[in-house]
Amino acid sequence: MTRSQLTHEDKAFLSTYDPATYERPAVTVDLVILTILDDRLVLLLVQRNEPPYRKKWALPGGFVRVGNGKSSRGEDLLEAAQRELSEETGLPTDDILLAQIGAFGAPMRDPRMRVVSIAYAALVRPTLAPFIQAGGDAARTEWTALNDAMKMPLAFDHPEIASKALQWLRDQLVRSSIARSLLPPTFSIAELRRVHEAILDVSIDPGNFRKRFLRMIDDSVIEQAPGRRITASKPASVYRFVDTGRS
Amino acid sequence: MTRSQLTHEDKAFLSTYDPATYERPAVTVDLVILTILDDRLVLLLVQRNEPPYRKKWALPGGFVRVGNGKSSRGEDLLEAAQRELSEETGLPTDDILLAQIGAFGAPMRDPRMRVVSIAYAALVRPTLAPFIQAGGDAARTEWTALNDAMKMPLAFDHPEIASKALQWLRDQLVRSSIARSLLPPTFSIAELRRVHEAILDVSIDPGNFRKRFLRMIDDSVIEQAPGRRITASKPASVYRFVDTGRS
DNA sequence: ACAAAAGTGTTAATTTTACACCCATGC
DNA sequence: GCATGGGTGTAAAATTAACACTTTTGT
Repeated sequence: MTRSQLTHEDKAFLSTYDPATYERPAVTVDLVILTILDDRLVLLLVQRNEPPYRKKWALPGGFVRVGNGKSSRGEDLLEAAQRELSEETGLPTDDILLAQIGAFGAPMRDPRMRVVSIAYAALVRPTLAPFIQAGGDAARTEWTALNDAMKMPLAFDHPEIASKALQWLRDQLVRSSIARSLLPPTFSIAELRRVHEAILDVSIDPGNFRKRFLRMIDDSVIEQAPGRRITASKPASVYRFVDTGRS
Repeated sequence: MTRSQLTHEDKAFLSTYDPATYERPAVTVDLVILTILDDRLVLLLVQRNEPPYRKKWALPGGFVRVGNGKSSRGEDLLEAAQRELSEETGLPTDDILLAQIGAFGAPMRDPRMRVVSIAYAALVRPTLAPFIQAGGDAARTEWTALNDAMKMPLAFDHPEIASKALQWLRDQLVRSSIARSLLPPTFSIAELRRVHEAILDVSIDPGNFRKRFLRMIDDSVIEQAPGRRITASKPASVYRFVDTGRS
């Protein structure tokens, strides 16, 4: 909805409009940054330096910049998530999938004040994960297996957010080629299978998975790529997702 | 996260903490209130009385109550959605499914000020729909076919929100028994089929749908109910969703 | 030679899809 | 009677699932 679509009446109204000073919540973005390490689905936790929940592990996140609300309006929610992602990890955000997974606004979720947080999942290729460096005000950052993280006493309502992210990821896995964002540009059948196994936390018959995979090739979702992947035994062919124009 | 889980350090910190006066966005909830009328999926639109977008059709919605942010913290996001739902429709909210479908916070989505809106879908049984009465500050309210609505010049970014709601509903339909919320307590096979047809906007073979339906009976998702449904021709048996304890 | 992981094949069970047809009711 | 929509059956095709087997490599 751009300003140019407003009517004359709207513009006249706005020139005299003074936004009422309602009480407003703070708005933040929280990130569930995920990748696959050692065939396990892991997320990035930061250890808090400041109260509340000092020394507790938490999801990275921060305030959405809003400008002064009139002449400058600040950033979109996705932009805020991208900024936080790059602040916390030092990684370029253009190769990392960010998807909104929900809004969390329980009145007492932050003891300091009323905060509504928009949660995003970030899927990082494992090849990028080693380059992550602690940033911002975090004392330490650490990759933690999602299974373990959900049993930890994370700060705020972050266990709930992490759980929602896992739900979201599992849903996406069946319905789309989301695994693409958790793999190098080319990958073997077994590598894709292990991503599925890590996300769904099940083991999958290699033979049967292969058949599903070959069907994806029939459907032109995936195509063979040049080269082979060296493994502990027989080398495997590598494949890539067919580029559909969209980033 | 309740207050009792805070450490002593946290409590000491909080007693001296003065929430910084960051600029904050207004936070609202917007509702995509859906039901099935004449075998069509329809949503409730209200005609705006005030600028901006005066006379334009819009989704019902309103501000989340936040209290003063300290001693009183106001309502949860879902509570805000429930309150708006009952204000706008006059219906009791306890029989209406409300699910969060996303947060929308583009900087210029509201020309008056920076607003972040949490969108909820509300599924209303068609038996309740006739009792809806215009409430609040809306000039008129009207059920509109979702197909048509998405071609209308709705106010703000409401087309985007409506589209997200449809996506959400279609996803849920395959994965859960969400159709329950759009049907009377008991229903015929054909009635459930027509709900599916309306939501997916396809026609479904009655014989094949029946077989899927019977499988749901095998799985104890659905059971036969007493009575029959009078139709234009042969009367149909009626069924109900098995009560699984959860509302 | 052997272990390990890639890759292939077989079979039964289940599910999907298209379509033909019978049955009970209101008009 | 006959149109309408409920209800039933059949058969091909596609998918899933369990599992045995062969091939190619590194050590």
